[in-house]
Amino acid sequence: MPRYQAIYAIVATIPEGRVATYGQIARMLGMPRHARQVGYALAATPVELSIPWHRVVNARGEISPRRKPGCDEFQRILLEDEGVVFDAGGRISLQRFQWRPASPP
DNA sequence: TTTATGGCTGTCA
DNA sequence: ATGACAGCCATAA
Repeated sequence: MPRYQAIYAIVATIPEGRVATYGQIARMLGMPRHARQVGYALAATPVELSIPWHRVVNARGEISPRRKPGCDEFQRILLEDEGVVFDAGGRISLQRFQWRPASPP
C-alpha cells in the first residue's frame, strides 16, 4: 500500500469551501517534512478516486505553479465555485479559508 | 543500486 | 513586501 493512500484519505476529508496547505497535510500525517511528497502525490492522483486535490494550496495560500498550463486555472475555478475567494493577487485568505479539523465552519 | 525529479517550506538579504 | 537558497524525501527510471 503506497503512502499516497494516507494522503488521499486526508485530502478527501477537506470540507467544501475550505483549503489546506501541503505542509499542513504532511504534519497531519505525522510527516512534517513531506510537504513535497504530498504535492507529488496529489499530482499523481487518479481522477477516479474523486479526490478534491484542488482544495490543496501552498503555504502562501495561492495556487502552486505546475508543469501543466491551464490546470492551475482549473483549480482556481473549482475553488471559486465552492465559495473560496481569491484576492487581486490570486491568493486565498488562509485566515478565513484554511481548513481547521477542530474548528468546523 | 544509484540518479533525477518534483503542485513545498522556512529562513535570510 | 519580494526574491534567492538550501533542506527534505518518496516514486519512477
